[in-house]
Amino acid sequence: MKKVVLVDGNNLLFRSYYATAYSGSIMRNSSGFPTNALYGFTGMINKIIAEENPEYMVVAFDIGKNFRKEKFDFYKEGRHETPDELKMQMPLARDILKAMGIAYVEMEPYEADDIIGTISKIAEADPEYYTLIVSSDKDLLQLISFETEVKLLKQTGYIRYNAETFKNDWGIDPIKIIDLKALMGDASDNIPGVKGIGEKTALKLLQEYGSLDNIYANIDKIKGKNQEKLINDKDNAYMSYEIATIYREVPLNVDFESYKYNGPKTLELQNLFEKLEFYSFLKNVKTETVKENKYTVISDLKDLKLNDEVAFYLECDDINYHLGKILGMGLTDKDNTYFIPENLVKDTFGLLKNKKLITYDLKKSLVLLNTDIKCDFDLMVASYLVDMPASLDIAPLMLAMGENIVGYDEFKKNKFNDLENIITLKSRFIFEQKENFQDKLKKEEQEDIFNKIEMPLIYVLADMEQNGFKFEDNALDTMRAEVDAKIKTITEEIYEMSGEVFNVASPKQMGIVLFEHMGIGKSKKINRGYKTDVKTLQKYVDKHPIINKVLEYRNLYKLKSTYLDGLKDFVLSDGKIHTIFNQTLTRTGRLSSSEPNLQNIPAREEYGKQVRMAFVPSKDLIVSADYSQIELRILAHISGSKELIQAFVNDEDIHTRVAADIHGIKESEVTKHMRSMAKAVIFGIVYGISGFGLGENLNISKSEANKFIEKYYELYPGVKNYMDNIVKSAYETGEVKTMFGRVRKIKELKDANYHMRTMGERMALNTPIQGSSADIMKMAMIEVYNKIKENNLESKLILQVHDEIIIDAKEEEIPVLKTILKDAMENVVKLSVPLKIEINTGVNWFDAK
DNA sequence: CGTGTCACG
DNA sequence: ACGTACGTGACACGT
Repeated sequence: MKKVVLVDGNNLLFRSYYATAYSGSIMRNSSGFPTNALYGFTGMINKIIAEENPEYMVVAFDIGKNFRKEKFDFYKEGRHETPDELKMQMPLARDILKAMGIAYVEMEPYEADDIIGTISKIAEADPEYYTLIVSSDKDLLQLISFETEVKLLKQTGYIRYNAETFKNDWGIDPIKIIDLKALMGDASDNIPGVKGIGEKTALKLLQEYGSLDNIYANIDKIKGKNQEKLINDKDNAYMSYEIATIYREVPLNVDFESYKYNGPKTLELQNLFEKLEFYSFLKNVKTETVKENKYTVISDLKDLKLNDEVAFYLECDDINYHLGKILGMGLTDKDNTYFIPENLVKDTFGLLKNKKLITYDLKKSLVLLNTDIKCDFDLMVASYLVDMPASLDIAPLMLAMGENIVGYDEFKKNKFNDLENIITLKSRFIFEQKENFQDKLKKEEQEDIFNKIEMPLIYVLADMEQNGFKFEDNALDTMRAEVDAKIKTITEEIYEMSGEVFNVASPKQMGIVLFEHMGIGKSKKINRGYKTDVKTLQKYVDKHPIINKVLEYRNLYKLKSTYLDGLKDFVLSDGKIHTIFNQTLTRTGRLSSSEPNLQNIPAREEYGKQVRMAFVPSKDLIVSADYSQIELRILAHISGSKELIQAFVNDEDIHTRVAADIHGIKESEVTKHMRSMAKAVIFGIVYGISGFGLGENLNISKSEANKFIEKYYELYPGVKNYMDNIVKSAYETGEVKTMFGRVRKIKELKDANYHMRTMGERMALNTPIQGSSADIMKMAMIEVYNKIKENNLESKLILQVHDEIIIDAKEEEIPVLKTILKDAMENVVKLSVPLKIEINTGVNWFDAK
């Protein structure tokens, strides 16, 4: 017996679409194309193949006109129009099937049901076949016979019916599904049935009388209301019978040989999954011809013969390369791949001096090798700029390109088993992808950002990371003792005031204690409890003294856990903290810092700020240079707002200026309060403000906040104009760019969900500002780095905090450093407003403010 | 491992 | 009627 699996394709697509679409936000690939239905569809098809192992398989689709609809115009009336976002996916479902090597059939004006009915009928006539139908549509149950089963999909799982199990369950023959539909109708297809008769009654009647005909033949025996209903709707019942009957004579050329399932066309399927970004499926697509990974293990460098262009890949035994050591290296050129054991790595670079080098994560290699090597193509950075995977681990990118490889975490867990093979696969991948990504950079117009900013910046960041920031933990001893003591007393006080002992650090328990046990007001309920963040708690400050204690506890606890206790674990044997700057992570082009994050060391509050006292120079002094109002200056520049530009040109205090304008007074009359209100408005603008948001922030009503915003727009029409235009163009192109051409795709703008779209609009507003600022800072860093080198200074760049550069400085170099910093940072680009920096020096980071 | 909270620009 | 300011990373809790 040969198994034929017939799948209701439309049913699968609709199910998959609506399974996720209800939430409002549907899955898309990075170019914004909706993929949710296809994802579910593909998953189901895979599952069917895995579970059923079919010899023949056909997926049937509805297409074009529908003969039932032609005859009965009410059929499927009132159904929502198929959403465009689902329609768009339908042709792709066919493409996926083609690539999977699965036949599909569609024929106007028939529905998928009819096609399935026709094929199963033909299969039934041949004793060689038996058929399995897959759908969640109960209509298809009428096709069950001794040769045909139905796998009826449920929300989770399925029920598999054959003739016997169906009869046991339903008490009627499968073919009587038609009679059942005739009686009960189908709201979703707008089939009327007999009004007032539902599934229960219909089944009872059929179990008793066997068929629709027989019910009407015995209509006298049926009592009461049901008889009345049946008589009234007899015409409808027979009409419904006709509609519900699957037509099994569709004029198809049924050729089972063409339905044979022989497995996927791997390459096509890979390409398709890449396009759709179905990485999880991609993993399971085995490459057609498993590439032989031929490589030579080098034990003597004399055996190394290399062409001009070489990809290298260094593997390290810790994802944090400051803590790890080199495990070995892969080298690939156009002819060969080599494995270089760890002991030969350094010497190998002697031979690579005049080669054109390519790698993935150059910064890591620079740090690991602790030497300068010239390399002008980092695949990680290239991938980042074209919105492809760019994590510290190369595996996700390889996976995205259809090369299945073990992820770093697992690789490490396996004690780097198969090291030579894995490393060389990586170096070969890098070599093979270089041209591809060069093309992508060109197509996306990211070459300038790549060559002029990101590639040179790698050397700067590697140097900064290696320099590190000297950390004197002892400087925090007093503070630590103080904080520990305070936490202890406050904890006791909280226990006292609440009358119970609980985990003060648990937001869940805190919510229950404050809002249930103590009855301090009603906080907004969230997932698992009450909201207890600062803003919420501050509303209840006057209600009970415990609130201030909780706030103080939180403050100190954070200080203790993250900074006082946390930082010292990152100090290496040289007494320094070496962070990792993530160059390929943020969506705006900023850097981020981790292990530890040195970009969020306390700065705003006087007390917490003292943590910075532990950050000391390894030379003489800390020099800090920060841009003043860089984002607002950029806003002035790109919006072209005359008023804003003028304010900066005149070197006015921008917040005071705005406050004076809003209130129509002189700058000298602006109070502190007015200034801080204006500041909040201005920041709000940069973030894509709402009246509500600003109101919350300033503790004023929404309408008052709206007045502020309107007034601002009135005063600075150029800003308003920019905001409207950037959002409009973002909708048109699906992306925004910084002043220097860095792109960010914003797929949220194509989302069906209003909330997602407004979020996309705010990203569109903010990214050119935040991103341009990041670009400027990066260019300035490169400039400063080069100048320090040119002048043979001993002072070193050690940190960047978005608008601030920190230098570990030699005292006698400070005058020249100041000149370099000012010159580089203020003149790195020419805007229609001046760029301005402030420089401070001190014996530690706290002092340099 | 996701969520809540809070540190920074 | 709904939700409500951009971009990050670390820690603790609790499932």
